[in-house]
Amino acid sequence: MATESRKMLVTCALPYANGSIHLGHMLEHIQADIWVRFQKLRGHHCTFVCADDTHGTPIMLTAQKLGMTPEAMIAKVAEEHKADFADFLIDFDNYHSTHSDENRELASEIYTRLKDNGYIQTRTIEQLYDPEKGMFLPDRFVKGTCPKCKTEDQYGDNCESCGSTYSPAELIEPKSVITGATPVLKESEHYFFDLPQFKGVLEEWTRSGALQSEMANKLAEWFEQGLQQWDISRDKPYFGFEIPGTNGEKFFYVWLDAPIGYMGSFKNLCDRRDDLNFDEYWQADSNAELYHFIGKDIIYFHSLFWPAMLHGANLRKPTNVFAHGYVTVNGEKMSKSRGTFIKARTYLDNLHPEYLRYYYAAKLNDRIDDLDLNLEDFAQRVNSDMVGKLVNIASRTAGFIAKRFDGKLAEGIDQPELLAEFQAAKESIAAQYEGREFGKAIREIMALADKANAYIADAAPWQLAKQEGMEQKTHEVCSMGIHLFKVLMTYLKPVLPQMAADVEAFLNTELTWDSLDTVLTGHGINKFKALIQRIEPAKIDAIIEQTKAELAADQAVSAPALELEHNDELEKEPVAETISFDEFAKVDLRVARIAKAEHVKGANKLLQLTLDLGGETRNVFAGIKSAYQPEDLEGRLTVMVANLAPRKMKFGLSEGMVLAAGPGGEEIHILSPDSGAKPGQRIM
RNA sequence: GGCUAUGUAGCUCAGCUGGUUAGAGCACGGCACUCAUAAUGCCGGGGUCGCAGGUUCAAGUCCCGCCAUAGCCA
Repeated sequence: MATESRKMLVTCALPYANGSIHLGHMLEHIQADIWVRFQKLRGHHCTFVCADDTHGTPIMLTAQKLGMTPEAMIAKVAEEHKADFADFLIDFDNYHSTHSDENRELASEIYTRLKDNGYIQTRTIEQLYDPEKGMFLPDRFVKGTCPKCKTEDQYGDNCESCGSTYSPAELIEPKSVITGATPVLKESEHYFFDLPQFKGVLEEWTRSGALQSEMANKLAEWFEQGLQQWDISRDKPYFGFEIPGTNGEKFFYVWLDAPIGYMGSFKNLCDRRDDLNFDEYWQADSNAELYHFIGKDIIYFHSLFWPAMLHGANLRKPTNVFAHGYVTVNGEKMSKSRGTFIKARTYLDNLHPEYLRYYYAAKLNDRIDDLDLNLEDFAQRVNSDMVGKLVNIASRTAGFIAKRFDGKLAEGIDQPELLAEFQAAKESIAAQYEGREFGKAIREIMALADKANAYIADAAPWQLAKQEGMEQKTHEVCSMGIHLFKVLMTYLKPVLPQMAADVEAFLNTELTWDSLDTVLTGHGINKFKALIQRIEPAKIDAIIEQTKAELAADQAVSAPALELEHNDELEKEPVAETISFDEFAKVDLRVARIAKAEHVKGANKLLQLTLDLGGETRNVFAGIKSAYQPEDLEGRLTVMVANLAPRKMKFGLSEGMVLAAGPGGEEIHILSPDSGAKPGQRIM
């Protein structure tokens, strides 16, 4: 690698653990993932981390509504988020949580440093308080009539009708969104981060980096308006981290510990990796580069609070913050009722992730413009570019190589100057990727693909093949096509990692930036298989319909949203053949109380259970030793098959069986009836 | 309301510091080809560059106003 290897740390904004990942999130993650994969392809030491943002009032209240603890809820959401990103081929080095020990320690440490350095102040403020719920209400949790235009049912911070802004206390007839109670004003001491002290530092930081011009404009505007102190505390009850020294009364506002989550996730990774040193990346004089990919809605937090916090805590500031716009669908804001508020999972249920990766890449630039996902254009563009142009190059030449030339590429190159032109594009394409002008990179790559197809049409190997003595020429033309394809796929590897891997298997070689100049003369390749299918328009309709159906289901169930687990259990073991009721009724399931549970001498897997069926007892040997201790079972109610034929075992007679789920080992889960069931009751 | 962006062919977008008859891809029409996932190649039609003023020898490109869209106002 000609360029020097850089140390880089890249983050995406942390998705809030209050909902599902949708195609808006995916724009950012795909953008960052392409950039990171490009950096890695070029040989740089680039680390990519993210995490779920898990704190705050909305999470606390949603968990309550679902009847779960916040911890249980965010754990469930984290699994869903991770699966969504993994299936979109987002290659995080680590995906962590802000609700972690690392983050708690770092948040406390940074807060303490800020306090010691004189950047934290306290002052008493008045806020609306819900007397029924016993908590202070964030602005969005108060609704009432707009004091200016008298429109009813407006949020506590601004009016959607007339656009005026106000404080929730100014609302006419305010109501708590949570309980409907009339909130009262109540005083509380709050902690503030003294942002104005950082004006000079921030202005300098703004000028130092190559910040996007739109962002620089926005910052200049904010500087002109004057910086304000930032309220970083919230009163209990609050799901988050306690502020040290407040006896559990005060918590960090979620936006305080969220960006620190970048550090927490990285710290968590460093503890598992020998090649990463946490301090090397974060201390004030760090040589490593730090980049945050964010949406334009959170520029304020990342360009003012975050660098100021870091600086005030004697840490390094970000090298750059890359903001992008929003995703619109068919030219309009994503809308649930139009079926365009598309979840990542809904998309994945119907279409391959690389279609979207390609389309986003083809339209991304380095600016903050919104990006329109026009579904018709999406299908046409992807089909035309990926299948018609790109894959077609391999598809139309590979057959000759396989059938006529024993799967081996020629010893010579038909047009070295054309191949050289393709290879020479690497500088320009690399510069486009580096500068996040993915659209320009894609355009350049596709222009080359057009050139490759024109070359093949011009050379017409299908005609050469019919002519005497033109075997070698035919061979070289087709090999040339394969080489051009190889170069193009190398350029596209950051965007299409799965397809690139398939092409690597096909070409029997690894696609690297360094191997762009390598010519595979006499090289054996494998049989060509279709790399990707065209998008069927019906699939897009299915996504819209599914999205609408999800909305309807959400509304029907109202409170707890219908959320499917989306695991692969049904694939591993499909549902068995249908049986009649009579057949089912032959199985006599009974509630049983585990009266006694004990180890079996000489048995590796078995526990001996004495089951109480309400007077009568049964002796059962159950293979659950790997998952349960006898003392944990005694007294529990469970479910047994009571009319199973007794079976003689090495250790005695087993008179039935208890039911359990799971693959085995520690993953065995015996059933429990809901409370109230009595031993001996039949289960139907 | 204030501020910041955006507004270029049916669709999605390029057009750098103002300079010859405004470009690309897709879609559309014609022709050619048949190796290829009905893919590809060649040719072609199509735009008063949101609207209205101004600066300039010259403006899509700079300035002012208006309209529309998106976002920010901590």
